Amino acid sequence: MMLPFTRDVLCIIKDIPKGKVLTYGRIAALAGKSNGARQVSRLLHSMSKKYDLPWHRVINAKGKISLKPANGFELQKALLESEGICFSKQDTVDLNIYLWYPAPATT
DNA sequence: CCACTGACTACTT
DNA sequence: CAAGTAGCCAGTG
Repeated sequence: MMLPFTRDVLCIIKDIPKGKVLTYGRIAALAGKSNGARQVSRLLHSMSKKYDLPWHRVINAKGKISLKPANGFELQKALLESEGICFSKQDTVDLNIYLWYPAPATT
């Protein structure tokens, strides 16, 4: 099995509610890695195709899609729009609105 | 196990 | 604002 970090990342991604997005850095931080954004990207690549991860809900820190237009860019954008997320003219989403904040531990 | 690869991020120029 | 540099670390072959 993979490291706890990896499983946490996968779990977090799968926990992202519809209509919300999460940045690589945010996910990594939630998984315990303040700078594990790159690992998140790797996990999305490696795991999303093996697991059913809503990879389209993961974007970069600037609220933009990291994929190239020749890649899954349009697909991801379409998926996000279908969830109610609107893009700016710069193809950016308003993280102040769509950035998801994980459910706090109701202790 | 080693080396390479990356859907990143923050800082600097 | 745009492009370049350094740090970071796990999956894959």
